[in-house]
Amino acid sequence: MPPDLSNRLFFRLYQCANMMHKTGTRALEEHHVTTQQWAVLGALTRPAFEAGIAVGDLAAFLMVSRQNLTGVLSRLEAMHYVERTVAENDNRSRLIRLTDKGRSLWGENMRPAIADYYEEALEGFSTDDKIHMIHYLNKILRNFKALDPDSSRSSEPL
Amino acid sequence: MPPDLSNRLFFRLYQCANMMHKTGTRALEEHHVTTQQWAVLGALTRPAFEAGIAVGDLAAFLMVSRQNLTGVLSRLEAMHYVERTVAENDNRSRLIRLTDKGRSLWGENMRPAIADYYEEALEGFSTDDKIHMIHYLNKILRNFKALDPDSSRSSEPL
DNA sequence: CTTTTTATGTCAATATATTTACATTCTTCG
DNA sequence: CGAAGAATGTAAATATATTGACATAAAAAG
Repeated sequence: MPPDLSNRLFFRLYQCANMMHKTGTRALEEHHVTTQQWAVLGALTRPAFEAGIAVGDLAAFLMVSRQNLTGVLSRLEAMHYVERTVAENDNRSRLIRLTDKGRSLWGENMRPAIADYYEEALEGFSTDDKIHMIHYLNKILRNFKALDPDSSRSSEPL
Repeated sequence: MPPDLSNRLFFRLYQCANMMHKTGTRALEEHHVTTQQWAVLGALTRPAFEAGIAVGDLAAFLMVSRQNLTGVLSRLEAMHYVERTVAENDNRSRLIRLTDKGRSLWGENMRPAIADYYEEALEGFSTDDKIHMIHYLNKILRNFKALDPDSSRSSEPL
């Protein structure tokens, strides 16, 4: 019997997660942005979220807890990259939106640095390799969501 | 042009990392063990490390910082799952080793829970799927190590 | 043999991440 | 309408994770 493939797969995923945060944060070091802030800012540049997105929806999109986002958003707000506005139709809900400064940081500074980073981190990956890897990540992600009581009701397809 | 594949791949990897920690920690909830402690204990059960492994070597193996391990090891030591002994030939070095209690926790409680978790998280994955996914994770991991100044000199093959 | 450099582990500061608890506000039901 | 219930965001406690700084000890240099 070969060494346990499932165990090997998960250990590699664990190592990849560690290295992604380490190398990713270092790639954006000069802009003082972490991978989590990167994920948030990247989400906010999506056309669908340009008008603002609620904290809960953003948390579901990124697959982190609402409570976690509070801290990240506070730091981004303190750096004036993001602003919180009260939703018109719901006084509980805060709509998170990029500021002009945030949009500029993304377009002028982060986007090129991220492109360079992808270039290096995915060196040797053909288009087919990327598609296959995304396929497997989607596959395991669906299983994770089925395992997670918080996500299992959310009906958005992958 | 399709939506940027590299960006999509990294976003999925980011989501997978979040979900792996969330669902993994929940799977071992009743044993009060997190995914990081799981990784450490799992490493220490390897035959090669049974006699004890230095903090720096363990950090390199798990691909986390030495400084980070200090905290995890302290908590595991406080729970008596792990012990630190001074290396015979080097008074700076601490050899980390599983205690009997730690070995028992792993074999009696964690191993079965982990097997169940793998079963669910990898549902629908054939042996070939796992092998392919491991291949891609290894591939990206090599690129990450090339990007990381700390790991680049370490000569251990994947 | 002393001085310098390197290796090893830990501490401190900062940023995630989780769960639990809670204040507000909206919704629903009587 | 008024009370129970659910939804929304945040605060607090705990556990990772990082880098920078440091004490100690080994190794290398002179």
